Amino acid sequence: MKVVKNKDSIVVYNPEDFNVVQTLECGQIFRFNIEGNSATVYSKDKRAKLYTYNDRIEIKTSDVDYFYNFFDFSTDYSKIKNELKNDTFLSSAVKYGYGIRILKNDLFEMIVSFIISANNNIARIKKSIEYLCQHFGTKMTDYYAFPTLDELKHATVVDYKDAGLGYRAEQMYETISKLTNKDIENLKSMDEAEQFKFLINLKGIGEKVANCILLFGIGRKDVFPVDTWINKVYNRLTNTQTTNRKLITRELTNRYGNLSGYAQQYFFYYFRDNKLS
DNA sequence: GCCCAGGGATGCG
DNA sequence: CGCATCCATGGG
Repeated sequence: MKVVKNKDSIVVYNPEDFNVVQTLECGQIFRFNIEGNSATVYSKDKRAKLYTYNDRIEIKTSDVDYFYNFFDFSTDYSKIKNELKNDTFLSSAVKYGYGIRILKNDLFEMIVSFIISANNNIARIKKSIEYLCQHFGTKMTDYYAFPTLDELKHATVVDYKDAGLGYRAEQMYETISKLTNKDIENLKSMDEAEQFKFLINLKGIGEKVANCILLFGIGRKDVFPVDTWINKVYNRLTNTQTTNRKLITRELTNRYGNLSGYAQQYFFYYFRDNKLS
């Protein structure tokens, strides 16, 4: 695989470690659109359009540096996959999701998005987030940016209910009220244990959501978010029937260590896409 | 009409 | 800690 940066595009030749559909549909991002061989991705106030051809993927954007980092092109995924393929649980999931990359998305966007994600389905999560963008985000040329913290502070509990947040509306309101821009800034440089503590003390954020924020918003790969699908994965692979997520989180994190975040994404995509249970 | 969704908060022991 | 119950709402 070879990645070339141009003035207003990134071109990925022989993309054996990058597949657009897999990367967008493995549940780490909610603002995207897929139309045939093209796709549009939004992050923060930025946008990129991706075109998949036989021998290459072209990423058109006015912010090449942002999306080069966003798609994490400086990381060699063939190494990671080779390690994880040796794991008996993971080998087929890694082959299936060979082109998944873990995106480096915006921290604040991930906090808001994954509070909405709790006990929710992806179609509805996408709708709610799109509503917040259209009503509170800055209008760009022909799309809306994700609202900033200061912009979201204008939203009321009723606004969040109108966005379809349901019982998460009060939680979101309280968390947005309490958060400051300094908090978001400081979070990135905090001690790892303190990052988790800070997040979990916010309303609407428990262990799973906190780990998603750490993984997708800060790039921590040593965390293993356990949702209903990973619960199914665990029970199938260990031939158990537990619902104890703390136990599952502990055991899977121990098993995969610093590759936990990657392993989790391969599992999630493989099981969910094939509706396995 | 039912079950489920990238779970969290709260209360109980 | 571990477990039970409740929580809005739309998708399939």
